[in-house]
Parts: sequence; C-alpha cells; structure tokens
Amino acid sequence: MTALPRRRKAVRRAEILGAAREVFIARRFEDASMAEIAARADCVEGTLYTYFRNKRDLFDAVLTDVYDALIADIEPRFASLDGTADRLRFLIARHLQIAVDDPGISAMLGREARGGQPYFGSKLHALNRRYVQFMTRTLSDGVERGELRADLDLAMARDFVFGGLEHRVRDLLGRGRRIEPARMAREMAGLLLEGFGQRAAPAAEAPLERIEARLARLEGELRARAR
Amino acid sequence: MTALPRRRKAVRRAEILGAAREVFIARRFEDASMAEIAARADCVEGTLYTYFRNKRDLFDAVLTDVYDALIADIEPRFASLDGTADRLRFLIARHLQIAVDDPGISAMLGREARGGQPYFGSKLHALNRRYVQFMTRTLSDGVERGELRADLDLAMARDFVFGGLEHRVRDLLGRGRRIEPARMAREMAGLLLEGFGQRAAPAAEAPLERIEARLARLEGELRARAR
Amino acid sequence: MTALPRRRKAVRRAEILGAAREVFIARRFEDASMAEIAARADCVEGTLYTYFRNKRDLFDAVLTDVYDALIADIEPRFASLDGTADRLRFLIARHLQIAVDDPGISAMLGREARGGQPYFGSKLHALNRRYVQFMTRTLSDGVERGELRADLDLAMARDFVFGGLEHRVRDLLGRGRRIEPARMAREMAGLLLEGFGQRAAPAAEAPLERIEARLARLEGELRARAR
Amino acid sequence: MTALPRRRKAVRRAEILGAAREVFIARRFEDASMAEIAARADCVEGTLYTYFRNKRDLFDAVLTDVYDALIADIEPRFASLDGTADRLRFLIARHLQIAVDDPGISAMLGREARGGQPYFGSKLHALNRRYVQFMTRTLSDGVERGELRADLDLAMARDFVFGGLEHRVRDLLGRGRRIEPARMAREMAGLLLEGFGQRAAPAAEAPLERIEARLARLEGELRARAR
DNA sequence: TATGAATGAGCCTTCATTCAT
DNA sequence: GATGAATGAAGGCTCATTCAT
Repeated sequence: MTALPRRRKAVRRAEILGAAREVFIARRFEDASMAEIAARADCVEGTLYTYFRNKRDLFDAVLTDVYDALIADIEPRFASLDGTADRLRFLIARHLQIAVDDPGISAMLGREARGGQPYFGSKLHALNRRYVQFMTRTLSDGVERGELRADLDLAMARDFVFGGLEHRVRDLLGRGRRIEPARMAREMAGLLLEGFGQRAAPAAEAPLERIEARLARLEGELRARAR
Repeated sequence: MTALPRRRKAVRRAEILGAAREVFIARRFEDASMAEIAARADCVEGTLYTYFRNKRDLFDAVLTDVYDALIADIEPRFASLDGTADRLRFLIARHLQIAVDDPGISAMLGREARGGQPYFGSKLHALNRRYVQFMTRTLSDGVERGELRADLDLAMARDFVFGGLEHRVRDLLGRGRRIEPARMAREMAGLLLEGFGQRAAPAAEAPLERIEARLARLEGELRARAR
Repeated sequence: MTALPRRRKAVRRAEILGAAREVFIARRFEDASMAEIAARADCVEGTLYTYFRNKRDLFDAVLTDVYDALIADIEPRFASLDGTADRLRFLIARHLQIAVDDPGISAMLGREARGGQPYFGSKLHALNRRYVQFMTRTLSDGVERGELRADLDLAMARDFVFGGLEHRVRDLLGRGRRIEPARMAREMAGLLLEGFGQRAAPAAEAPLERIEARLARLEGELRARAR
Repeated sequence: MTALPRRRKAVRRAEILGAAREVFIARRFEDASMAEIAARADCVEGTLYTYFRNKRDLFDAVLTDVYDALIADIEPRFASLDGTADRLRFLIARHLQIAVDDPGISAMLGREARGGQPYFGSKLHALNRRYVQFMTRTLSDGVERGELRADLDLAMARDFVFGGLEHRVRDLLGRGRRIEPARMAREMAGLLLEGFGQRAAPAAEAPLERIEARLARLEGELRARAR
C-alpha cells in the first residue's frame, strides 16, 4: 500500500499509543494482542516494534500517558486547596471522576496492579506512587496541622482511602450503578474522617472546651494567689 | 507406559488440587498452565481431566476448598463474639492471618476478583459473598445495637474494610514487611471506628469525670479560702 | 459399586451392543467415544474391552446385527415374490422403510460407507454385499426371464437403484420431508423400469402398423402372383 | 529461525491450498490434520492461519476452488448443447471425467456431503447446488421440450443420476477398474432414458431396419416384375 | 523506515487403550 | 470377570517477535 505519506514520527507514535490504550482498556495485558493494536492503529505489527521495544514497553507508555494527564490535571487544583477535608474530598471525587469519564481506565489500573508481573518495582508502581503523593501529602499535612489524629498511621490511612475507593468503584460499576463523584466523595470523606463509630460526641466539644476554660482560669487564679 | 501405582481417587484428587493451588497462587488463571499443574502433581495432563472437567473447574475447586476451610474456621469463633468492635477486630485479624499463613492465597483471591472473566456471577463471586457475610452482619448488627452510626452506609463501610485490608496486605507483603494480625487488627479497627479526624474530645467519660473532680476540688478550695 | 449381580455374558453383550448402536447412530465412527458407549451401557470403559477387542470390532458387531436383522426380515418376504417389478418395488420400499423406522441407521450406513477406513474389504462392505444380493438376483432373474432388457448392465443398474435411493432419502430427510415407502417405491421402480425418456412408442406403433400393413399387402400380392 | 525466502502471498496461498487439497482428498475433514497440511506445504502450522482463519475455512477454500474450476469448464460447453440426451451424456461424462482426472476429488465430495457437520446450509451444499443446476436445467428443459416424460419427478430423476454416478464411480474405483467417460456416459444415459424394462414395442432399431430392408427388397422385386 | 510473512513454542482438551487390582 | 485410574499422543489454534525485503 501507499504508506500514509510521511507522517512525522510523533504523530504516528501518538496513533499507536491511542490504539494501544483502547486495546489495553478492553483487555488485560496478556489478552491484548499486538495484532489488534496494529489493526486499530492502521499499521502492521512490525511497525509497532519500530516505536516500542516490545509489548510491555508499549503498555508502560500508555500508563505513563494516563498518569501524566491525570497528574497534570490534579496538580493546580490541588495546590489551591488548603483544608485537609477539602483536599480529601477533592482527591476522592477526582478519583471517582476517572471511573465516570473512562470506566475502562479504572478497571485497567486496578486490574494490572495485580498482574502476573511483579507489581513492586514495575513502571505502573512508580507511576502510581506519583499519583498517590497527593493523598500522602494531604494526610501528613493534616496531621501536622492538627486536623488529623496525631497518631494516624499514614500508610494505613492511605490504603483505606484507595482500597475503599477501588472496591466501591468496582462494586458500583459491577452492579451497573451510576457514580456521582461529588456526593459520593462527601460521604466517603465523612466516613473516613469521623469513623464508623457512634459519636459519644454530643457530649462533646463546646461544653468540654468551656469546662477546660473555666478550669484554666481557676488554676491560674490559684497560682497567682499562691505567690 | 509405567503406570503409577494405583491410588485411591480421593488421594489423587487431593494431590492434584494441591498442585493446582500452588500454580494458581503463583500465576493468574490465564497464565497458569495445565501442563505445569500436571507436572507438579506428577501425572500427565490427561489425568487432570479425569478429575476435573476443565481448567476452570479445577480452579473453582481450589477456590471452594479455600473458602470452605476459611468459613469453617471463622464460623464458630465468630458466633461466640458479640460486641461490634470485637467482631470487627476478629474478622480483620482473621483476614490478615490468611496473608500470614498463605500469602499467595490473598494475592490470588484479590487478583482473580478482577479477572478477565466477568467476576459477577462467577463461582468466586458466590464464594466470596458467603465470606463477606460475616462482615456484613457485623456492620448491620452494629448499627442496630447503636454501636455504629445510625446513618452508616453498609456497602461503603464494607468496601472500606476489605479494600483497605487488600491494599494494606499487598503493600506490606510487597515491601517484605511482617504482618502481625492481632496488633494490626486493633489499629485498623480503631481507625475505622473512630475515623482519621482529630478528636476534639478525646473526651470519653472517665476523663470528663476526672476533670469535674478536679474542678470540684479547686472550687471547694477556693470557697474554703474565701471564707 | 455392586456389579449388576451375575449378568450372563450374552445379556451384557447385548446391552453394550444396544448402547453402541445408539451412539454410532448419533455420531460417526470417529466421533463416537467409548466413554459414551460405556456410560450408556452403564458400565466402565474397561468392560467394553472384555467383550470387544476394540472400537472397530464393536462397530462391526453393531453393523452385523443391523444387517442380520434386515436380511432375516427380507428373506422370506422376498422369497414369496416372483415378478421382477414386484421384487424391485418390494426391495425399494423395504429400503425406504429403514429410513422411516430408524432414520439414524440409514444415515449411519451411508455415512460409514465412505469413512476414513477403506470401504472395500471392510466388514461393512461384506455385510452390504449380502444385502445387495437381493437386488442383484432380482435384476439377473429379470433379464433371464425377459422382463428386463437383455443387454442390462447389472452392476450399473444396481448402482442406479441404491445410489438413487441413497440420494433420495438424504434429500428428503435433509429437507424434513416425510417418506411414504410404498408410494415412493412405486414411483421409483416405475421410473427405473421405463426410463426418463418420452416413449416413442405411441408414435411408434402407428408407423410400425403401417409398415406391417405395407408388408402384408406386398406379401399377399406376391402369393397371388405365385399362384 | 531461518525464514523461508519470502514469496508472494498469492503463491504461498496456492501452495497451501494445494497441500490442503491433497490432504483433504486423502482423509476426511475431521481426520485431516493441520499439521499434515503444514508439513506438505513446507511451512509450520502457524503459517496456515495467516492465510485461512481456521481449518474449515481452508477446507471451504479448497472446495470453492474445485467447484469454480469445474463450473467454469462446464458452463461454455454446456451452453453449446441443445438436445436433452446430448446434455445428459455430456454432464455424465464430465462428472466421470472428474473421477478419472482426480479420483480423490470425487471421493472427497461424496464423503463430505455426509459429514458430521450439517450438510444443508454448508458451503459445500451451496457450491454443490450451483453444479447440480446444470442437471436440473437439463431435466426441466427436457420435459418442456417433450423429450422427457411429462410426469417426470425432477428431484427423483436428479437423485438417480447423481446417486447412480456416485455409486458407479465408487464401485469401479474401488475395484481398480478403468473409467471411460464417453462410453460409460452413453450407457448410463441410455439406461436412464429408456429404463431397465424390456421394450415391448420400440422393437428397437435393428429389427425395424431389417424389416424395411425386406420391404424394400420385395417392393423392388415387384417393380421389376411389373415391367 | 516500514513492512508483513513466517515462525515455533505453547495452550487446553480428547480419547482409545492398558493393566494393576 | 470386571474395574477404572492412568496414559500419552495428537489435535486445532494463538501470538509476540523477527528479519529479509
């Protein structure tokens, strides 16, 4: 055939990447075939190998693209948020938004994280770390600022967030339910921050503060007199 | 040619099941090969098919074994627990124990839940539902008894528990860290029940009483001096 | 299990034969499995081999049964028929009757005649020859008695009969049409005996008569003159 | 490793088709193996699948080739024939010629028509219909023109022709006899057109000629005397 | 650079037959 | 005599990758 006349490499590369993305979303890594990617990219299999060393390479490039776009989108918006609760809600909502915009991507990311290949040390793991940083920072800042418990185990907290998200998304998608990122993020963040338990609270904050204020005042007064 | 010495069918079956278990732990379903299972069970591939109709059947048999043992172990111990917190800690610890006893199994279960085959409706899904029942009951009982927030979204809570567990285990195992089920269960349950947020109150009743005692003492002293 | 208590060999053999017959009717030789036959005969595969040397043997035994029954049924009735046309109609009708009574059998016989194994020299061929004898005799007797053309090529005629029957049955069965042996036998025999061709005859006789008239006239005239 | 020298796709395809043809002639569809075809085409099995989607596809391609060539050969010659008897003789001779040129093909076609797969609706059936059209037209035209009995059952007649041919060829080939298409076509057509039966009337040609000779002689003699 | 034909190892599954029990 | 567990060869098919063109 007449090859598409003089495509610049970058363009061709992008086409292949796009095709690969579609295929890797539709099928897991092992089940995706280079033949299908080539067909969708409108070239032959051999051509793929002039742009990517092998299938894994191509897959990693797709992942990089996905994460890069994701991070580029999150970065500025995250930077403008200060409160821990706000940040948490934003990150959860943004994560849910992926599942809404591109359900295949969520599935792919979750799926491939436990692939046949070792996850730790993989490209996917490295990329994921960058993404997870936003959450890690949110949590550690939260502790520093006194908005989260001082004894919070950050890694454990992070796992609850992402693990919960993953299961939640899978469950809802599996049942064909709609996901409303904002509302659901509010609920999830609320549950995480306050816990499942029944708040003895009502007894809670205002009265206690008042009592302690009274106490402090009294003790100060006594110390003064003691002098 | 040389037939292996005859064994009782049940024995052979168990051998094959054991071999299959090892292989399915090491590789995901699609990547596991009947050839490898046969080799590990010290028989030829054909033999496998006299015990199991096909690869999926064999896989399901492995899963059934795992879950049956798990559920049989949990059932009586769970039945003897009443408090929501106790139950939660027990179930979490038991789940973590799987990862300690048989790290491959955790990975396998998590992995296959997102397999290529539709998860919903699969044997795995059916088995998993039975297992998850313990948690579901714990949570709904907890709400009924007023030990958990009345507005708790049970499905969401369940997803946080299992999602968090899954990520936690994967993370720790991936980093080669040791897991201490009891301690970790305490921490996880605590975090889930109380939330990430800073307790304005640490509150609790005993301290409150102590404060009031302190207060009473001070006030009494003041009154004494005032005289 | 408790084996069926002391079945006499002949009974068991008959059971196996019956099961084999069902299976060989349903599937062609290669596709029929000893396992299925054993299951249908309610015994295990090994048992089959105590009654028949191998699958082919078993198949041949089934065929022998079929042909023996067929021949035993035809023999006396054929013996009572004299006219060539009657015999032909009877044999055709009887053949069609097989397709009506036991469509599987016709299919099986036709099918296996061109099996992978060489047909000539096979057991099936030998059995078939006995069956075909009835037709062969009918045709050769017919010629001898002057009821069939003296120059009839017997083998060719026989092939037309059975080839036609085979195709006819297959066609009708394939289209789901009903077969009425008697009526169809009449039609087929008629067509074979009289041919496809338009009888020149009607046209033929008038001219012949004219010739004979002419001849008679001449001869009479000659006789007259001779006097 | 060492790749065969590149060939043009069409060439390779033809080689594979040729190899497949040989194998499908030698064995029935189910018994033919892709391995054998590959070996005969001097390539590996995988290569076959770059030309044909699967075994059935390859088989159908072989059949299509055979029928296309056959029909292309018959078409123009058939078009030039008018009389029913001529056409019939031609078609029969042509059919026999297949058995002479390529004895395997006849066997294959007959064999596969009763394959395990349903024949009706198969590619083979579709192709065969086109081939059979020539005979169908011959017969229906024959009736229309008054050259065949007006009450001729066309389907039945067609089955006699092809059934007879099939059996005849199988019988002769099976016995290692030579086939002489032209002579045999004359005989077969004759038998079909005139039937097996003793012609009471047509008295046939030789006698008629003898009579007319006698008649001519007599009349000549009389005329002589009259002078 | 792009091509695309060829590779070949590997996969799951079937089944007639054997033989120790 | 009957059993039935074990065999092992064979089958169709897939696919990432290579390399001559």
